[in-house]
Amino acid sequence: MAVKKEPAKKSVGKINKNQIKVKTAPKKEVRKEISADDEQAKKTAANLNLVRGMRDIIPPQGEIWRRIVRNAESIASAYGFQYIETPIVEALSLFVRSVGRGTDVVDKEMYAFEDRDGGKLCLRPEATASVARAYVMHGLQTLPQPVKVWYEGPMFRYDRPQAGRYREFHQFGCETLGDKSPVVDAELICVAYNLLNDLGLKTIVHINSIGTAEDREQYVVELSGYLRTKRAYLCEECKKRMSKNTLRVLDCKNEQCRSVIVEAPQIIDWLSEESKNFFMKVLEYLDELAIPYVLTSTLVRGLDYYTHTVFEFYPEDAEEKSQNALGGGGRYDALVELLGGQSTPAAGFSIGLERVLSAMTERTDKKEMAVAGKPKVAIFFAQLGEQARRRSLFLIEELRRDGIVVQHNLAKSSLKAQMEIANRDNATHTLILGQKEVQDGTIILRNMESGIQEIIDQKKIRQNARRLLETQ
RNA sequence: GUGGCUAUGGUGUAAUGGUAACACAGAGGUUUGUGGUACCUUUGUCACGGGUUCGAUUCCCGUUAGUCACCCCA
Repeated sequence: MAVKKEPAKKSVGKINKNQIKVKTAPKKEVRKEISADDEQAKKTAANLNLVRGMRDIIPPQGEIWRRIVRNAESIASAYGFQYIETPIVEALSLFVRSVGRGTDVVDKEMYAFEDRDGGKLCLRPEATASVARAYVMHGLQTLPQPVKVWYEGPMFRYDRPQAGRYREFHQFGCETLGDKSPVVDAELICVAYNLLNDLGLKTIVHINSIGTAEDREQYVVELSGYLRTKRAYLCEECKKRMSKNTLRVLDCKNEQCRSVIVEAPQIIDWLSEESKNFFMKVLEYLDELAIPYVLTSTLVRGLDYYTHTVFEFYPEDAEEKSQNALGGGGRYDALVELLGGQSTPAAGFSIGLERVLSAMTERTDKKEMAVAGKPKVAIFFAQLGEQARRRSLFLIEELRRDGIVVQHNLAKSSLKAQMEIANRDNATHTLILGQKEVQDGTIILRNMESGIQEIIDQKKIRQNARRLLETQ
């Protein structure tokens, strides 16, 4: 023992000396700066603020957050989707080309900025365009088709924040590229539906078809013809939209506009036979999968690249808040070609993690959340006295190496304080190592529910621990 | 981007033109061998800046942030 102690002490001494040297070295001037900084710090500390529209995800919600992502990940890979990661920063032009000028996402919500050499960049507002870009750039059309990928990460839109809408938000999404079958659409909806369902969110799918570009051209002519006759009844916004992005008039929530829209020609009636058949197939498959959906003829979505199937996910209840679309997606058969690749059919969806999280927490009370967020502790390790503390380090490491997780707080010295923690964290058992046990080579195992304690040999901790974990 | 509302400790809430009360949570303790009870101590320049006032957390203005509706979407 004595031999062990000495070198340890020496090295500690050395470190201290060095630290002192570093600390005393700065003299008057630096000190002034520091104290000025202190005053500044005092002022700014009160002012600590997140950048607008950004937010922290902290425990216990962080645990739920991770669970959402893990859940999504495991479902996606069960369906054969593989992970893809693309940069958060992209060329501005990528989204202008794909998402489209005239869409709100591009026109007013871009988190755009200039590089040092004046290159026009932006933080990605969504991931589909990036995935399509990666597909083209890396020649993924040479892989066995379809290419199925999933992604997860932050997206940015410079919009005015409110509940459920942040400037930095996170999406989980899946994309299937290189397959034009309507089964693909159904499968994607199914994946999203399942992963929401698994999190306890009863979801309903709003679905529509906007056909091909040609279908739409015809329909838009028809629609604007109709709208022109009702122009007087439309709101100002819609009048603007008529020329800019006619389809979006269908989305308007204004009551007057609604009454006009109800009478408007429906896009479904203007689809080609082929497009209609495609859509019917998708719906048949959804029926087969027993996924509840509502045909929503006014659903058009705000990104230009969509063709054929478009859909959004809503919680089954709660109509009141408007920021409650949990996710959405659709088919985008023309996007890859638009970005310079071969003509490649594709479809995808994305889920808003913040929306999912808030939908989940709305449905669980705080106590449940706290429990859900707490680390699951089966065994707590308590120690008493310096010798026991030292021995604990060794024993805990040994357990951990064996895959047995024990919670502890070796910084505490009173047994009482440690028992309180064990209790607070819902430990079912506590291992107690005191002076006496160190000497005897034993340890106390306490059942926290019954209060029954047994003294066991330190060598048998692992066996006992494993037995406990198995019976959990 | 447009309009409305709000801003008190970690959280949820009080009161007041003379510097703040309560509950819960956190930390420490009630003589370092035992938890779920009890008690004590402790945790705030009342978002920031300016104005009115002898005096402002309280009234007014601005900023910032949040929130609701719109816009749009995740």
